[in-house]
Amino acid sequence: MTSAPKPTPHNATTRRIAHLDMDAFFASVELLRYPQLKGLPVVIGGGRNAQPQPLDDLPIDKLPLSQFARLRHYTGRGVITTATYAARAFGIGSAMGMMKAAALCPDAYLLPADFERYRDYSRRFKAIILGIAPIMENRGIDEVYIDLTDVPGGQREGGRVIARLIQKQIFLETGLTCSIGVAPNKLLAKMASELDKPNGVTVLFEADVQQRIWPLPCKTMNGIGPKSSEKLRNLGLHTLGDIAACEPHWLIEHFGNSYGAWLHAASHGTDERPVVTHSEPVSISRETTFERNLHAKRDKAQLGEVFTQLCERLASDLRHKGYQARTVGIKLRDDTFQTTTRDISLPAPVADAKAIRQAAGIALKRAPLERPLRLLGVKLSRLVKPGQAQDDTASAQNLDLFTDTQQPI
DNA sequence: TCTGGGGTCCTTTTCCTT
DNA sequence: TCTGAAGGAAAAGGACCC
Repeated sequence: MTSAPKPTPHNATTRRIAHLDMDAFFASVELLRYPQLKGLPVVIGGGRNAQPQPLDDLPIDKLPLSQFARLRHYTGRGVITTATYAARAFGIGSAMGMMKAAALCPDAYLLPADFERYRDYSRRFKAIILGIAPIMENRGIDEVYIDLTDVPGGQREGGRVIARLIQKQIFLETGLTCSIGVAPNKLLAKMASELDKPNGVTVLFEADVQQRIWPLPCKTMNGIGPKSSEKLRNLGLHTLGDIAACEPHWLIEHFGNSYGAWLHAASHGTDERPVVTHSEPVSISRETTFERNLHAKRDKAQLGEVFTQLCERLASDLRHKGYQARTVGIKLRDDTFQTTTRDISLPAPVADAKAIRQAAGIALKRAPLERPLRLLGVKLSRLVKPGQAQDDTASAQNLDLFTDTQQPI
């Protein structure tokens, strides 16, 4: 049953949403630790062989540059996680293959990703924000949305005053810089935060859409990726203004009901999504790309070991987060980069490594295993909290399903 | 020199039941 | 018993994001 929306106190004020994006987050955290790399091209990625070599009696921030791995010496598979601005000047960017990056700048310094450290800094900067503005939505490790609408002073200069305050506090307490966009909604705030980087604050109003947003290329909008961008280009649409000029029904005709309507609304700067302060996870997964491609038959033992490890890590993840899973799935990627997934829904939720492994084994049996594999993953979905597991009385006997000794791996 | 890992959401296809 | 339609749920794939 629906009723007319009640007038909210907000009607008196203007909705002001901020998007905060930490500047080159991982790289900046590493530069705090290794200031001697400041201003130099540094990429983050790779694994153990990217570790700086410590010297006795020398504090880590005083290590000579010769002790750091160089990109040209990197071997193995992998992509760049992130790069400093100095490295980006060489054309290196996130998700670029290591070998390609090495060709662009062989002398770039290479550091392994240290997610524990980044998570720690993430917690710290988010705590600072919450101290100033309590309605915050997590968008990954280095991004948040903040609802400034009802924060005292949140309307001053369209939100610029609070944004500067947040920036200043984060810098004082962590030494890190961030860029903030403030706008009437999340979509525009996100775009605004990209307009002035690093360490910028950009304030947008609805009236700015035509002048500031429409000239931008389609792909600058969050939600328009490489595929849609290409399709738009083929239709002769290059800027967000080009999309905005299209009739909604024409967009729906070409992009479907949901996406077509979204393109129309988004290009006009419309976005009603609220800032969400809490959400439950939908799925948990673990996957790994092998150093070399493995064959289901020839490398059965090795694959089986990895498979089991993935399931054990998932069981541990589940335990830490306090969930059980009703669906278990596997993911394979072969040497042609073709990805296959297989899911199995279970009569009762599982949580321990053995049950996950057994269910995943059943899913795996249904997947093609002729080609060499480069990736193996296991995914848990339809998560439930142990207490709220639905009324499945078949829970005990269902495990008989899994007493299958002929698993392919 | 091929292309990580962990997610969300949406669409299409397949399967099952009535 | 067979067949087809319809609808829902599950499975599979794809696009996108950080």
